[in-house]
Amino acid sequence: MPSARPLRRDAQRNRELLIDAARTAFAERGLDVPLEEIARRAGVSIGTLYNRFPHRAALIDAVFADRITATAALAEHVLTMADAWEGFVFFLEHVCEWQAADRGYSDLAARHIPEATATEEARRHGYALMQRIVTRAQESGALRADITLEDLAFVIWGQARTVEATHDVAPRAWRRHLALMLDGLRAPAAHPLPEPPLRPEEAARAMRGRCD
Amino acid sequence: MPSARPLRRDAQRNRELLIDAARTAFAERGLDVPLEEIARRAGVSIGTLYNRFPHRAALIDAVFADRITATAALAEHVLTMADAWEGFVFFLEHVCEWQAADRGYSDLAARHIPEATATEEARRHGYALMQRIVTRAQESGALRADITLEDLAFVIWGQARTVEATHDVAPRAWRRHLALMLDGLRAPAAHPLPEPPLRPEEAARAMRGRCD
DNA sequence: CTAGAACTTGAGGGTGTCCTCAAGTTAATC
DNA sequence: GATTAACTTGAGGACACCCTCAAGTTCTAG
Repeated sequence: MPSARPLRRDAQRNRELLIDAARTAFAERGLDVPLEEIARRAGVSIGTLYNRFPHRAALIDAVFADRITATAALAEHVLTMADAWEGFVFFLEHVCEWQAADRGYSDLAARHIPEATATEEARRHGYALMQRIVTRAQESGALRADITLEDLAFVIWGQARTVEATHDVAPRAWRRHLALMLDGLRAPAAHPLPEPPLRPEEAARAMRGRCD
Repeated sequence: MPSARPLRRDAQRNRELLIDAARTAFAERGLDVPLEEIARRAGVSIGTLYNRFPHRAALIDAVFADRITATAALAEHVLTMADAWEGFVFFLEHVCEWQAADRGYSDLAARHIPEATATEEARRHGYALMQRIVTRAQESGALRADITLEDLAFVIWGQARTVEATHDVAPRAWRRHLALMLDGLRAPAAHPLPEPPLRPEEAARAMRGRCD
């Protein structure tokens, strides 16, 4: 839906400068980077930032909506791969790689931003596809049968922490942690789990808790 | 080492009130809780807090040094258990339980606080014991041979994130994540790991990065 | 009981971030 | 080129947290 009035040329230009600046700032310093730093990097005043994006979530939406859509596209691609387990691993590896390359993306994995509507919409779509990746890998017999989509949230949260901690010191270290985790997710490794899985709305509330 | 002069009675009392207040405040809100909140909970002024504890790390030290010593004691106990793998699991479960019960303890797992000298000293001792727990479990054949003490840091960092996220929503959910992780740590589950382990000083730097 | 050292207090200065708005500037239109 | 709506600007108020210090209070030793 193109907005009622198009932006004036200079405003449009500033909007793009801001999105570029926000992209790199979020990537380097996470979603909590000061908005004034984004304005400075874009070479505009803080007032202009607020003119274009009334709140942080609007900026996050502008930067990340397509990133999350790309994650969904990755998921779609994975569903076409011949080996379901390989697809499952391929998907997790790529998501973690993106986490490692972009601290903002990594933050998004652990937080809902309710006002970032396009991002959240894309996320919802991505979850549906991830559910299919999980189910397919389970049906193939390679992924343990007792885990759920919500359990993947654990994996991704934990992975995000490892990525953050080791990013500057050993940028590829997360691969080792992921490999350990994957060994625990293989069907032959499965021992009975001590707790029932999170219900979907519990997982949602867990993310909403850290919402902003 | 008793200090040169003992504190005046009222000062001693305030010191204890502050430690008690800090203990619960750290537990509920983590190590970054505002110092003014601790003073308020203790019923003393912010000035008094600074008189007793010149910086946050001194307060952390007063609250957590014995907590970390208790962790080391747990480790010692585990080394006397008959089954090395059971001991390894027992240790991790208890550490995670403490993480779940105390957000400050959980923060400490991911951060060095160089000025908190007693805490850091106790930590160092704890690490040495953990190394023995790992080695013993590996020698028993139950724990995969290719992991190191530093890899446990991944496990504990990731676990901390899960504990935080699910604490209010499903306080026992972390047990499920830990169980998945443990299944990846059993020797029969092992597939070759893609990266070399962190060197100890890399792990130390990873923690120093998030230091304060 | 008194003197003085030890202690407490909270107002206030410093910093960093958020967000607003009145005044000035610029692009689009005729 | 003039008009006006759209836009930019940055100073500044609000807030939260840090930490200090001069003035007032309380403990303790003699």
